[in-house]
Amino acid sequence: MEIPKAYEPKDVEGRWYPFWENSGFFRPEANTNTKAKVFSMVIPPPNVTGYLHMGHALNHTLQDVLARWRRMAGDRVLWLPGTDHAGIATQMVVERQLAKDGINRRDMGREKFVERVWEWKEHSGGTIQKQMRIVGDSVDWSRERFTMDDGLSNAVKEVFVRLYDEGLIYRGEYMINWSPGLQTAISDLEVEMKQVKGKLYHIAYPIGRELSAPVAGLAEAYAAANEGEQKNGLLNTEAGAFIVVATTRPETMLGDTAIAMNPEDATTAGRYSAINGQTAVLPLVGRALPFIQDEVVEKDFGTGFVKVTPAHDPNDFAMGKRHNLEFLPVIGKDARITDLAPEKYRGLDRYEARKQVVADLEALGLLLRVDDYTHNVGHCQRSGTVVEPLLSTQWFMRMKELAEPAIAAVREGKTKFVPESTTKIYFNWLENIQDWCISRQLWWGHRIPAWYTPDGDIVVARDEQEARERLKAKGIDPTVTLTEDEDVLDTWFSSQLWPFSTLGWPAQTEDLQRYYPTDVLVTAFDIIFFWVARMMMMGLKFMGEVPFRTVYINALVLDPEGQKMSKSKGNVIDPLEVFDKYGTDAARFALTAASTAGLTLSLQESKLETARNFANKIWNATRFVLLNCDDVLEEQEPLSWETHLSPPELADLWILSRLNRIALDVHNALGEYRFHEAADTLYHFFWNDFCDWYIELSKPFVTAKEPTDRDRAVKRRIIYVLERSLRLLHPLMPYLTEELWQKLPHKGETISTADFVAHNSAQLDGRAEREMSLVIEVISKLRNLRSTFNIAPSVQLAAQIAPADITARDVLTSMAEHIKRLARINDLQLVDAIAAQPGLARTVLPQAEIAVPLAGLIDFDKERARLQQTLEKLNKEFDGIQKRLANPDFAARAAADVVQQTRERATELQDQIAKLKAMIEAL
RNA sequence: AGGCUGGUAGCUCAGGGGUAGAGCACUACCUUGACACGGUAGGGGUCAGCGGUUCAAAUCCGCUCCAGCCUACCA
Repeated sequence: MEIPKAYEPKDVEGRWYPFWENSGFFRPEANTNTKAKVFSMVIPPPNVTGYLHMGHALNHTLQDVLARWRRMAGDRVLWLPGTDHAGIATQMVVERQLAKDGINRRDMGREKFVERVWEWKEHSGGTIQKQMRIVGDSVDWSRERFTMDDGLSNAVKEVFVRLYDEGLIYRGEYMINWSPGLQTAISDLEVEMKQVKGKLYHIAYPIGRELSAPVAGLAEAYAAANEGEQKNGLLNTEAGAFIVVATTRPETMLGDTAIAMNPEDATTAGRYSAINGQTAVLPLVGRALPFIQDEVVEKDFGTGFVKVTPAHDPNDFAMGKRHNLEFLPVIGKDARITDLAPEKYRGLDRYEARKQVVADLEALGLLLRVDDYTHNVGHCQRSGTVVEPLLSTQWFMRMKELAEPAIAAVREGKTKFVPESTTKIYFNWLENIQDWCISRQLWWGHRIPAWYTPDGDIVVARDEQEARERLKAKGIDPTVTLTEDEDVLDTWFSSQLWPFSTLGWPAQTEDLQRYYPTDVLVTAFDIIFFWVARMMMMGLKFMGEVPFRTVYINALVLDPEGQKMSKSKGNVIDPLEVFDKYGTDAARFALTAASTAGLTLSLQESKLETARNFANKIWNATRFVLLNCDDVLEEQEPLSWETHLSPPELADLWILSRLNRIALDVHNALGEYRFHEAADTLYHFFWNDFCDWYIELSKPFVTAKEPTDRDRAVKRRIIYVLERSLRLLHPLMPYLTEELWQKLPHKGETISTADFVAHNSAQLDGRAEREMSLVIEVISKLRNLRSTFNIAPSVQLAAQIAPADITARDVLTSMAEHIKRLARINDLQLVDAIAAQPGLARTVLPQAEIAVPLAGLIDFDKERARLQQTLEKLNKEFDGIQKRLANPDFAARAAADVVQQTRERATELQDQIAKLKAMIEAL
């Protein structure tokens, strides 16, 4: 058989996915076993017009590993794919496109614009889907969903109406985060707090009177009143009394409607009792400001006086509500000063206004101090502009009531987070949850199903017809002109329904009954709030059951330097380039092997190289078999372990035992989401056990020119183990394993639905494993001696081995030919004891003593040093063990088996030490 | 400001009460008919520091110091 010398992923990867997909192997219906357990997952839907980034590559790989593993283990697997309409992101892209042609979406009109976005989606979408096929995602494409599909849109309306009817969705005027860049409200989660170097302005407000002229000397008075530790915001000067406030946003003073202080400062004994009953007058505006008392004011911060701008600060908004203050929006949605401010400032951008206000205050002598001040400022995650807290009428979702069951479900273990530490992130957010602003001033998304009558009545309904029916029921004329709400819903509103809306809800479909709840959700920790928690709430609310049993949080992929990847840093790694360079299977293997319990993973070339080399190793091990086993390969029947040709020997029993042991280990590791362990186990089994030892031991048989029955038996067994190894590797490395498996005797059309090797405990053989490790140790020791004395591999040596007991003797006798070949010994003698003679290089193992005559080749100093080094090592361990055994408490309190083991080890060490000493003396 | 996670070989990380592990890098030897993306042998660690629990601590518990992340309305 012709087969290339090195694995070339490009020659292999292209052909398998179409075969899998066209054959329908990834549909749950492919499993015809009516008793099969169901295993289901929904994919975290990527942006429909997006492309795969490294996080996706990891996320998809892990899901695919699980899906393929469960499928091979016999489950009826549904892994449902789909995409998200990504309201803001998608709309922005299309708007930017239009802007190139000088078109504004408002000129175009809503209908035309939305049409245009759909067009663009049809045209540019699909990248993700193509990339998923490259990665090898074994999803059921026949069930692919999109959040703007009719079905999912219906689910959105249904949920909205039901929640509204229950009072869990409401409309009202509240403080929201306004993105001047996007011209829409955004939720708290879409605001990114960034440290900004700003200024803290100290401003004097006169008490009880309006200023008629600039005042002089206030700054000095203020400085004098605040020397050292003392803090005083109340200034009594020749020019009259002033209070001083500190602010980072002086322009908002135009909307001040009160001054707040801590209640303690206002008591008779308090430092500011003097201002009780008075009012301050707002400079530049002239408005009288009452003094209010509120606990949120910190006495120790600034001067203890806080200017209150209820329409432009969340804190002040709350105070405004508590104290019935006036709400004066002086900054508009365009981030410019409104007509509610003095004429001079109207129309100025908020930052221009800041400059102007500061200048004017300075001119009046009221700007007392400006400090450098670093503080956190909310930025719009998408547009980057500074968020403006605004008073605005929006739709909100009441969250507390929904959050409680979601908290309880996790507390009760109905859903489990892996790693467990991420549970805290979930609890922490839900326990402090705020109402969610769900309306967006966008056009691309699910339109809010609400209508308004000319009289201002609101009616929420699934469609206009139902709206009219509802009006009628309320006794309102159903024939009035209805105006539909202009806004759309936050994209996450539809995403939160994903686990059941994709299965057909609100219809009670078969899929819904069969696949909900899903088994596991694999996702990244940055969307635990955005998405996971919300799906939990909605699943419990509308399905009465958690949406997934397990949430596996995959790591954040860092660059090789351990830095977060970001466009601004320019350290983003394109997964497709990586997959292309190293091969898909290698990249998948590297990602899986790097998925340890931690929350981050740094992607280094060395890991990818290791994985690529591993793929090549698998390729070549199979190549070896294919090149040498023609006679067995002709049998197109799957091979059984049993053969009458020749009974299994030690190495056979050993590799079979190892195979079963690691099958169990891999199975358990995947069952507990220990991906790294699964990858590691497979790697070492295949490379070390199978290639380094089993293949090497088998070579004389496999390559025999005129094969005997025994040779044929060995070939059958090697193929048997190889074929099963490929199956175990398949979930991690689908393309390579399919390619090779197809060339070996096998059953079925594809490895992707072949049985994952279930371990057979009858084939575990502790004795064979112990005996093989003796053989391995003996060969390694002999090689070690050779290497120590720089003896070329081509030189054949003689060796004497004195086994410690009859078992060891039997093992070594039966394996003598193997030992001779692999250690390059031409004369091997098994003796009762090594006879002292000059020129012997010697070494000792727990179960055997070894000697190689090297007359003339030994450097005695070197040999003595070598033995001495070993002796010291053993002595050190022996001392430690002795000390432990000498402690009466040890025997009394330690576990019996530990004591037993320690005693045995002590005896063993004592024996080896004695032998080593004898060897040194004999030199 | 609170919280979380981590500090183990040169690098990236496993492990986790009872002989310190892997991959890469490093050293020496090997063009042995599966593979130089390879083989063989080897060097390298007071498991951040201090204290405690324990017969026994890298592992459990405190504290300290570093690093990273998340949350937060101090104007």
